[in-house]
Amino acid sequence: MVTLKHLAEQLNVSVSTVSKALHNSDEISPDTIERVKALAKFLNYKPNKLAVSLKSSRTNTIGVIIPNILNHFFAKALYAIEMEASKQGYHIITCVSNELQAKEADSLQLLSNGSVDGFIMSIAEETQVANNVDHINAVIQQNIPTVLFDRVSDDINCDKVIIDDFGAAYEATMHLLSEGRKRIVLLSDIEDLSVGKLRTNGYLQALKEAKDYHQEPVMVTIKKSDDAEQVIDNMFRNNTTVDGIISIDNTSGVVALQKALKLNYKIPNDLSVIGFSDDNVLQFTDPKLSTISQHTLDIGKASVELLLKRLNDPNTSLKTTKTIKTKLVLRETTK
Amino acid sequence: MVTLKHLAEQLNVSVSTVSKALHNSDEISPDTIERVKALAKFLNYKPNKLAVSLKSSRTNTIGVIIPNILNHFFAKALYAIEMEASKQGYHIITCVSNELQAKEADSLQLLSNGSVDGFIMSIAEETQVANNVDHINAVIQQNIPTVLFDRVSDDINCDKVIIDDFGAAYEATMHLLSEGRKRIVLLSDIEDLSVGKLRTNGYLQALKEAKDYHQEPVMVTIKKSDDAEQVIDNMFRNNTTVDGIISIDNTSGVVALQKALKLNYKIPNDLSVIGFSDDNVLQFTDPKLSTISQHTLDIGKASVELLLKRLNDPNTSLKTTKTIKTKLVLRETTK
DNA sequence: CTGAAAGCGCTAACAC
DNA sequence: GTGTTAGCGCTTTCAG
Repeated sequence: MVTLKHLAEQLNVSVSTVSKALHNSDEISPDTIERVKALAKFLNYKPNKLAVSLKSSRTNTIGVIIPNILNHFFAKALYAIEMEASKQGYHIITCVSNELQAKEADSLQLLSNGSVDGFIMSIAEETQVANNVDHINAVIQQNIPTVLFDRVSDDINCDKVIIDDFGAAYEATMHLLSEGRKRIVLLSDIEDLSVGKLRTNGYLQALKEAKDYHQEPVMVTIKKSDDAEQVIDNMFRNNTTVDGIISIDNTSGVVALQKALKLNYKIPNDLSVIGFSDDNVLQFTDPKLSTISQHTLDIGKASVELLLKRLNDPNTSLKTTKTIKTKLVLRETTK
Repeated sequence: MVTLKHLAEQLNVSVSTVSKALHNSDEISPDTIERVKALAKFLNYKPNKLAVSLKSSRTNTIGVIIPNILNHFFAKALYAIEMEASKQGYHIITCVSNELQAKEADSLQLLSNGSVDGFIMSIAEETQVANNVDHINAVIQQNIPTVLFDRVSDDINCDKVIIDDFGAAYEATMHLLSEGRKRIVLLSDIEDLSVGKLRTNGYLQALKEAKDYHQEPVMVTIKKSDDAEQVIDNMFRNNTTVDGIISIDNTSGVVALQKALKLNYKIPNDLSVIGFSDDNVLQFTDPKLSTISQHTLDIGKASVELLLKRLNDPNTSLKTTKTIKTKLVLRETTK
């Protein structure tokens, strides 16, 4: 690795002269600047990031901790975060908590010693279930800027990026009601997550407000240990008159749609389906699934923006929560 | 941030004593060790990674550069890499090249200045098409250990992890032939990638060897700009007698399956389909797609192992190429 | 216009 | 058993 010292020796000048020259300091003669730069280029000199960071206490690196990268939502958010960060001259260090609190705490711990300037994270399921967020508050108390997205907690005081989960599910349910649906089932494999609860409440509220809807709400939950397809099969068996399905997670809407087709439901005549899936699954469904679009790219982008704002201006103590608008996209599985 | 200096001052000892104590040096009295550790724990002392790395020239960080994180194969590989790296005490810095050579070169450039101990990467499409791998060879010449996985190049001399692409496609095609299929179409959206070419050759070779197969091979390629569903629709229209499909990419097999069902093909009686998809799509298909399993987790794990081996023993100049076995998993779309 | 020196936080050879 | 010193590569004040 070629260092300032090497350049200095070759050119018979001091290290500090080289450093200044490379930064176009006007203390240095144009001639010297030129010579230094030429040699630097020739030897492919690159400043040692570690040394620069150590000196400046700025790493230009963001720690990103996500629960599960195989979940397309998080993969897409990560994609957006990486894009925006890279555009702003930042790198990202990625850790996957695998929904485990211990892994999450570990990663936080390991990176909060000068490795990153700040964190962008979404809370692990285990952490949300136990609602034990001390490890997250610990880094915030160390004044390491942190942005939470999607899965957040009221017990953490920091910048946040969320969607209007309640409203999105409410709107989708309202749409099904407006189609005249009489038996609307909610499907969820994220029952114990904050976003799952909010979406469920949106569904419940919509049903409650509907004057001419007299059924009890039906919420079918899929546990980690369950076979989703089996659960959904059972749902159809137990709810023979179902005419509307709202899935509040990534995948169950698609599975339900496939099962319904297999069971010869005419869609959307007999049955409407709305999912929370990303549009990447659309190529796998026919008819095309109607979905609530979460604008995942915007979520990632906004997270980076919020973090960088905080990094550049750490004093503003007021934390902001940014809500990204969702959009109900009606395709072929709704009337 | 609490440093060795802080601890030293509090305890009225020198910085080096503190450092040694924390490393259990037997130069230090048990008593002092205890006092130091107690205070360190109390103040939540964490060694500054940057300083340690600068000193030791070891970052314990791996740079991972993948073409596209929204591609499930790469997401899964990244997952495996993160898992294994983290198990071995390494962090990963992730960069996404977005299939662009410039972005790939940038990332390599930016991280090859002490930020990472080595690279694990899969080559961007643009890079493979142009077959311009100078930027990759540049880091290898700087003696930064690098492991290539999946998309590799003969023009790069480094450790590699691949699957037997040729053999996998060959085996799958052979299976279709053994079912007595007479018109086998190959579907691909990765025509210009090394792996795409190898898989295509496997298909061609199998057909060539089949004595009682007299059709010309039919290879349908889906370009970036194409609408995959449209192309596949056309394929069915133009090949009315198709009775076998092998998809050599992630998704086109699933799309073809859905289209075939829509067109009332009886599967697997009229038509067999084999895909290269990961099993995450299985929940979206019914009947379940038969696939070539790439053992993506093993690929990621092996990449990390190879890299760490090289890091711990940089002198062994012989580069190894590890081939991960694939497996043809017959499910419901084959006889 | 250029250089010497200090220091970011840490480690380790070498004193005492 | 403990402390001093030098140095990893860089930036930056301060002297010259």
